Amino acid sequence: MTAEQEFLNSYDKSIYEKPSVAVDLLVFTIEDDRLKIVLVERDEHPFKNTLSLPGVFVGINETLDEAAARGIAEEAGLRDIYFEQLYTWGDLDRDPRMRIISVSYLSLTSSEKLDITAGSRTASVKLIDVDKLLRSDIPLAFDHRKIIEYGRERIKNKVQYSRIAFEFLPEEFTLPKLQRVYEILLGKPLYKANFRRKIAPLIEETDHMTSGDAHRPSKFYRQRTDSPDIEL
Amino acid sequence: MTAEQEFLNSYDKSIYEKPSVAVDLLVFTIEDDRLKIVLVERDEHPFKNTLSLPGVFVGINETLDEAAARGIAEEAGLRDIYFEQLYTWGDLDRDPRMRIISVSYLSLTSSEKLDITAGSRTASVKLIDVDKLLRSDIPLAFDHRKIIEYGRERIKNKVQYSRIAFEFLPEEFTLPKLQRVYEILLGKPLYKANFRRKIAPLIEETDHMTSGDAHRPSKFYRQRTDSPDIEL
DNA sequence: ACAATAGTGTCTGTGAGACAGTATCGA
DNA sequence: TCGATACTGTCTCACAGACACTATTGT
Repeated sequence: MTAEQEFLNSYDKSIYEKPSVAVDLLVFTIEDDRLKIVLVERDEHPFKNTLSLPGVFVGINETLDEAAARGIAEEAGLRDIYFEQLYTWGDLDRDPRMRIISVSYLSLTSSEKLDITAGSRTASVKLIDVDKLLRSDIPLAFDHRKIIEYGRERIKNKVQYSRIAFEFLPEEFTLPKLQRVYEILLGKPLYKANFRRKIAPLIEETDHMTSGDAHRPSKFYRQRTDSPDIEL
Repeated sequence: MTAEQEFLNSYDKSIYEKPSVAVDLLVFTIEDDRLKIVLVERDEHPFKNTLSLPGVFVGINETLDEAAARGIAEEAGLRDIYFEQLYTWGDLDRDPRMRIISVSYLSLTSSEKLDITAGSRTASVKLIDVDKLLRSDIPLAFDHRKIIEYGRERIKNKVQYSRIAFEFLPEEFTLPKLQRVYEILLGKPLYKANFRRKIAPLIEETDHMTSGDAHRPSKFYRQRTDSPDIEL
């Protein structure tokens, strides 16, 4: 078999029997001191009335990142939020209807930006407490439980050497708020003094503070844009 | 539009315009104290006579991991070696012929196992010094330079918190050999005493040593299978 | 004896962890 | 003054980095 023939052969095979490609979206936020994820309740079979990750098929003239951004906009009404590719799932029986390869994306946003009612499928979109969901045995569509577990782990790991925690907060925030975010993502309490030491090089003061609370006010900070070297 | 119609619509669209899905393989090994990668010289257009990553299309009845394992076996003649998914590349113009989404896999092996002449495409398969390649401006096919850079970074990171370094050695090895592997992967020298301290909990002695060298012999070790907790 | 590499002992500084203490608001 | 939360000072211990030293082979 010549190389040319070999190529045409494999090319043809791929034309006639291609899997479908979709992106599944893990949109995380923090609300009421809990890490939550955007899920939709399916209104069709298979897995009718079961919770599932929002997802879209990847268009033939659309990159994966573009498909992810589109999906986030359509399902959660969000633009310009942080996202990164998570993992690609390719088991044969993921979807009983047909072969679908799913590229999952991890996306993080502050609860201020997230407006669930802004998406197109308002009614079926829910914000679910992730850690509670994963401890429970509530059924999830397809292999989405495994995917969510994987995403949850990625967050827990990445918090420790990157700045993803900041994505859960608005531009300006107090240190107690930031510490709460870290504690929620890591799932354990942190010491105030130590936390502030480690985080100090990553942030800078603003000129205003909280007010109105029945206790000492708290300075607002923002992320430093310069010299982003040291990490938590 | 009803939910049913909406599903059929997106389903049909995905049927008629699906991208192809391939896996690209980054098979790394260490030879002559250098980190090397398996590349093939393309014998067809596009990028004829240019170095590229070995890859295969994903069969419709094949998982991604299976496709990766098959590709590694076909191109490098290897079975049962370490591999993990790296990243999925989905730009529109990756391949000028058609839309191909590529799931890249990182694979590591000892040079003893790697026998380039065992693959099916013997003639065109080459072992290339990665760091030298990336410093050079030797052209690579498609977006493979970017993919190799990404893989190289993954190795550099993962060496520090996992045991992937061991994959480059046979089951039994001396500590000087292991230290060389770490130094090559990290791209910097390490202190003997410190290295041994850190690595100690991960390994166990065997009952034999090197011999025949004109210097003090060196104990053989193997990886500990129990209590794999502490990392480098 | 010497070259060459394997392997060990130990000092020092940095930084995480732990905890106690002080500061500043509203009521 | 008190409750509540923000913020700071400092001790300790583990450990990474650095370097000097000893050990064991073949020639």
